[in-house]
Amino acid sequence: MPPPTTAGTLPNRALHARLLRSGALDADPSAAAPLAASAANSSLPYALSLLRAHPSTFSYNTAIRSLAHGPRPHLAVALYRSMLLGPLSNPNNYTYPPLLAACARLLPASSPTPAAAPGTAVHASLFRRGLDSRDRFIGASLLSFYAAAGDLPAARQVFDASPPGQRDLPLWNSLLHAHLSQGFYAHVLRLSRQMPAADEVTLLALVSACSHLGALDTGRWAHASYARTRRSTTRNLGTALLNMYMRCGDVESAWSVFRETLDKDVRTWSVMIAGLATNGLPRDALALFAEMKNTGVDPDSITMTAVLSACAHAGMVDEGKKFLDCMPVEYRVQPTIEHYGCVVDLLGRAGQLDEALALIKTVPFKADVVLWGALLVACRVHKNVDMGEMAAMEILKLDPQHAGACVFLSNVYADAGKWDLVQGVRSSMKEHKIYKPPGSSIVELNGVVYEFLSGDRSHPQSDRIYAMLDEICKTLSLKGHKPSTKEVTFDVDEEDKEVCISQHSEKLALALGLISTTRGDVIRIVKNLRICEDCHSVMKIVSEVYDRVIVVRDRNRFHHFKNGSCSCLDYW
DNA sequence: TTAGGGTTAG
Repeated sequence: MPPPTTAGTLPNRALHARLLRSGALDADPSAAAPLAASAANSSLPYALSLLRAHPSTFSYNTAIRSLAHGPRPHLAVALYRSMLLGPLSNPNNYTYPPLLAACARLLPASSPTPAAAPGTAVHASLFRRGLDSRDRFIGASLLSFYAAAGDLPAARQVFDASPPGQRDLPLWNSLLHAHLSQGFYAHVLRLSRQMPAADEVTLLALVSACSHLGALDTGRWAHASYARTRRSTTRNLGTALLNMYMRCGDVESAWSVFRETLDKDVRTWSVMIAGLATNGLPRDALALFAEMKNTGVDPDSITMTAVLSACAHAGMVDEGKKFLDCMPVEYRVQPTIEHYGCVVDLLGRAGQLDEALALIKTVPFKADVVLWGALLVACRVHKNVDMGEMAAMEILKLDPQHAGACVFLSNVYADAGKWDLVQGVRSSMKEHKIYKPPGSSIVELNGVVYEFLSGDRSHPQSDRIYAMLDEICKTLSLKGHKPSTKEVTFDVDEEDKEVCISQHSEKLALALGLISTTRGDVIRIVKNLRICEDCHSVMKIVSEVYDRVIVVRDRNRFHHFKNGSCSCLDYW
């Protein structure tokens, strides 16, 4: 019998004694399983001695499972090792799914591959036993583990190695999620088309991929196909759908999903509030926040970020500051550095740069790149060169690779004609291999996604697109628009600079959009970088002259161009 | 014999 234990909470000794007295443990050692499982997390030495006295594969598996979902998952791996030592407890196909889940939980949240060692060792171990492709549960667990480790090729390999008969819906969904979590959104769309069936989990991944891509038509199609088969929208799918509509700039559809989603939780509300704030409807966002409080849902940290961002977008400086001050008491949400970032943005937009700087200096955290970055944007918009230079320097101290700060400095120096300093920034960027990713824009027309780079001529209708651009230019000059080439010096890449500003990717996307739509239509463009000043003013004029609503999602926010003005109120 | 895999939104 196992020695008495001294550590941890007390195991169920009464049960243990009963099992021993009745001889149940001798007749069937797996009778120890419930006891081993419950003891594993409270007193592992006790569980271990119990398992050693009455070894069975079943009991070990049960205890490993219990540890895998407990507070110290690494102990599941330890128990597995001791399981391998006993002759009467050989692992079987039930051993590995919980064990691999434990390995996935051991991975640090942020860093990918390196910490994958225990999981790959487990993979090797089950490979040696010939168990790796026999069982669909093991396959799915392995795939999920590699996905969690950020090793997409390995995840893919597990899928490819699994016999087609084992590729059931959960395995496919694991594969989708693996691509989603690594940012391969177009692959998610492609894979989902190859799937023999789809369920809610599939649609969640698909809709989420559409949000990232801004692929509204595909997202709508997914929504419609779901609506055909189900009665009501579940909370999770509803939240994912309205996030998708918001991130595609379709506020109306987001509202209708929001209304029909029953049983809304804090995430549902937060997504809606944040979406309204970033889509140029900050006052609606704040009104919705008030409604949320009335329904008794408590805001969390994310909700407060959305609320503060709404204040910033609405220029409601005093309200924003008040929310920041009262949130720990009134909403029991402790302000984080993100919240301070929103308020720096709020002050910066309002032109209160000194106060924004003062706030950065008093935040109870070490100021980060985001905080200084918010100030940098404000300095750029309000043309405060000295403070902007200081902010850029602070950013480069924290992140010497920060392209935005380099570009800002180079631009400031170029404006001032300090070419030696410009050269200095440029060569330092070259030395550190800092580059601005090439600008690209996506426009989705009739369900087909087109991508443009700057100066792109790869589109089959390229001639018509450039003819349209010419026409736009003529219209603009009639309207008195002068191209703002100021930001050309922002371009880091020499080649980029030579590409005329009139061929920026978002302008090409716009031209194709104009050719393919008629008056009153909506043109939706997704840009990977921040929209440049010239493109921004061109979009405004085009929205009026050609009578289109143009929705541009850039790196940070939405621009809804309509009747000659933009929802961002020219601050971005 | 008993038990095991996928889940999304800010």
